[in-house]
Amino acid sequence: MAFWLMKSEPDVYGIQHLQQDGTTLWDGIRNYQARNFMRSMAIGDRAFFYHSNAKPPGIVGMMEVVETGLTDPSQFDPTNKYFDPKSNPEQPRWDCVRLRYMGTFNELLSLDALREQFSVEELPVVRQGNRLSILPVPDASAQRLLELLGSL
DNA sequence: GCCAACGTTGGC
DNA sequence: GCCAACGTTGGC
Repeated sequence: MAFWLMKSEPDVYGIQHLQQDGTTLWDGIRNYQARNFMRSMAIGDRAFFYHSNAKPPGIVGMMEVVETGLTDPSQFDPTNKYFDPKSNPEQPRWDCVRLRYMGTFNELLSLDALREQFSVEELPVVRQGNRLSILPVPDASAQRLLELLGSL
């Protein structure tokens, strides 16, 4: 089982939305590196839910990967913000995974706090200017994060 | 609102 | 294939 960190803006889709929905399709990823990370996800993997563009930004909850290798439907919908005219239904360019809400931590673990605790190698999200919305979390860092965050 | 850190696009 | 221009993400 691997660990990941996935960003979303709370105003657009925050942990509260996921809590209400139960599960969600993580669609709209239009960055090849992030897409490739999604492709390497396996059912049962865990993901830290990170609020980006928030005050403050940081980790707020936990998710579980429940379905992989799904085609992102938004790429074929001309009315969708993430419509990709270059994508072909026979060979879809973008895929996504389905995630299940596991819980919300008692307190947000801010990016500032993460930077105090982790190096860029230990937790790539702390790198300045990191725009990747999906990042791997090494096992050792995931265990330390879970200790810092406490129970769900 | 600004800026850093990219990725993408298009001219050549 | 290079690179300038442009767009986007996301922190501050």
